[in-house]
Amino acid sequence: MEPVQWLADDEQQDWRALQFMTMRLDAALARQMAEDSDLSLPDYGVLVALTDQPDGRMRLFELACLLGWEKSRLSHHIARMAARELLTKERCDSDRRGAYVVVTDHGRQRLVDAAPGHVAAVRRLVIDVLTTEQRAALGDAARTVLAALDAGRED
Amino acid sequence: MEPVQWLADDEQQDWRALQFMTMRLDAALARQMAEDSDLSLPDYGVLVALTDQPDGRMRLFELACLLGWEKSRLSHHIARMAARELLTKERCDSDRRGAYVVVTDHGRQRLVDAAPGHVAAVRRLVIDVLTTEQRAALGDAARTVLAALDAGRED
DNA sequence: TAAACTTAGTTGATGTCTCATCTATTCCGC
DNA sequence: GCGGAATAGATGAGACATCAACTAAGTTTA
Repeated sequence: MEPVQWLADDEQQDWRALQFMTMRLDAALARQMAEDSDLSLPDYGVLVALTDQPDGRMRLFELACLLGWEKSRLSHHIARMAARELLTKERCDSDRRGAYVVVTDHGRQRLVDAAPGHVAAVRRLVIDVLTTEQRAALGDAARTVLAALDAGRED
Repeated sequence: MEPVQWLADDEQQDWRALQFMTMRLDAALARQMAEDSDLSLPDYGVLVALTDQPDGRMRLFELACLLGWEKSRLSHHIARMAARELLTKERCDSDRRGAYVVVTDHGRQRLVDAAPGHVAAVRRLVIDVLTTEQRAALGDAARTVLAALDAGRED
């Protein structure tokens, strides 16, 4: 029960700035996506992952791992996207517990429609407002924190 | 209709690293908070804001602005927190449309209980894994992006 | 090969966020 | 001071996320 090491002022400020940036940025990107397309930001992430595959299909657990989502969240989300015909589910023959998610033509088209606006927003709000050094430092810090998160997972 | 400026590889990598870091970090901090206290991360933010006030009270719109939440979200969340007796709502005399949110003793105690574990997690996952320079660069980049977001809002 | 365990995915309940809409009050211009 | 706009907040519906079970298939071990 050692005494708590509270955050120093500058630590606090940097941490709060990071929190606020991500909150505001997420909100701004979600708003852009909602206004300029009929996809949500999570929808977009799913479609990007699927269309990155040569055959436009992935197992659910692969997709969950790639996106960092819980399997339950993915299952619900996939069901909703399937209802909107952005993708379909297919049985997996080699492992009959499993299922594939396959992007439809309609899903591909929605992604093609949405991508330019999204990328432009990421540029406008992040990439283009930072110097190359700032962006690299941001990426470096993010990768360091991610490595710490990964290291902490193995207990 | 100019051609889309897609992200270069290094831009893409830094941006993805930032996205993943915030997602994983949020999840880790939310899990810690849920396991070690009976508060959620949003609850914690509300209680911190209120207890930062000398009289432990704020107008709803001030709180919404400070937290960067929509008024509707705050209204719902406050109602749920009030039901758990973490805070109470009081009528505002000077502006009879308005209401105050006031932290209760019970709410203060829950915050006091939760704070050490949360701060320790922030230290362990972020502050202590970055060098001072990395942290400062992260804060700097975040403030730059925030400034761009603020600038973009006035149209 | 049977029992125990693990993994893939689903489901329903519950809690949370957003959106549109609504009421009440205050502010502003004339 | 009156009518219209803006502001504070509440509310209900629907989308989304999380949690704890649950089913079903595969894997391991004895």
